[in-house]
Amino acid sequence: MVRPRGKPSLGRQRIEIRRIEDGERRQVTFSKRRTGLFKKASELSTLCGASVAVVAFSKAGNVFGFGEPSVDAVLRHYVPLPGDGAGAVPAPAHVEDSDAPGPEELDALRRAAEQTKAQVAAEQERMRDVADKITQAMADRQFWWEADVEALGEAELPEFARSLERLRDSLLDLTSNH
Amino acid sequence: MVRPRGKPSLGRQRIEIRRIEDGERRQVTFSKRRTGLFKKASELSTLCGASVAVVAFSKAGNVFGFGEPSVDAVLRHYVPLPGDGAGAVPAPAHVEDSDAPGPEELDALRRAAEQTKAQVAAEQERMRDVADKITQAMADRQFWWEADVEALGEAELPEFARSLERLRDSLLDLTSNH
DNA sequence: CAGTCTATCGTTAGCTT
DNA sequence: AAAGCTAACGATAGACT
Repeated sequence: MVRPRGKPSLGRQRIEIRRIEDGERRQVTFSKRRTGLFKKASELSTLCGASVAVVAFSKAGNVFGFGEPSVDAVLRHYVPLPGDGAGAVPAPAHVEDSDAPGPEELDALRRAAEQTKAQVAAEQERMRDVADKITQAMADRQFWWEADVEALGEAELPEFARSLERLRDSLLDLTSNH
Repeated sequence: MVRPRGKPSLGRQRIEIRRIEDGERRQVTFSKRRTGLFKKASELSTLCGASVAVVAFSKAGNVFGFGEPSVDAVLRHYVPLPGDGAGAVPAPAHVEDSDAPGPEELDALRRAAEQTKAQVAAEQERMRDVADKITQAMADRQFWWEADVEALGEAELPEFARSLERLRDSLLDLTSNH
């Protein structure tokens, strides 16, 4: 398709940092920049091994959050936990325990389970995308799920294999649908 | 001031998004990127009229926060029940409250779905990037999960491994709960 | 250790599909 | 409306102060 010599895209234009009045453009910008902000947070976490949490409320009332290892985990170290019987407690801000299950951490994990369930659905969809590419790449090969799973290592295999079965089902469902 | 001919500054160099081992560089990067992250959050807030909060814990144990209108204000809105300290997904169980019937609580629950969706979407983008490399690495391998480490790249592999771990854990949690 | 400088890399505004 | 495109803009790695 030939691009008529009129507008080869002006590229990014400078904008002033003040409220965008146009509701549509504001929504698009919110979406794009929110993604960028989360990415930056992720990179900061990865590069520096830091715990980072970002929470954003759009004017529409939607809430978006990103956290490493999770929003909850990070906020628990920040929030003084008011109303916990005692008065306001200065934030302890201990940081290095990401895997030390405390009493409150345990509670957080329980609620995290609920969140995880919701995540599974999306996660499977994501894997479907990967599976699609895999299928294409292995068009003339043995199906990967029929492989000798013991080659993986016997220790963590059983659980992992079950996960793979799930993926297989997803894949089969996908391939039989077109 | 004369600049000796040797090094007119190489300018910004590309770096991989993986933990910076050099402690000194890591600290400098944390400082710089934290500033940048806060600026991005500020711009998002101004441009889109959104409430944004960012909290970052450095490995050194220092806490940094940015919030519009303030970190506490945003977090108070994010955390439905201050006493309970409930996070993104409030426990379905009944919680006694002294003054509020809790339309916010219900609101938070509804928003939780959107939040999770956004978080997964962020990971999905990274996943897609990794998926391409995996597909290629798989080309002459029997099993995709045994993809050659060298071919994958040291940066992509841990990312992929973590994705798989999350998936596995998610699936295990799901299957053991029904 | 925070601020400056510069070349370069990454992000994104405005369009299009 | 979500995704892709392009070019300009903004962020920042590395070196220095």
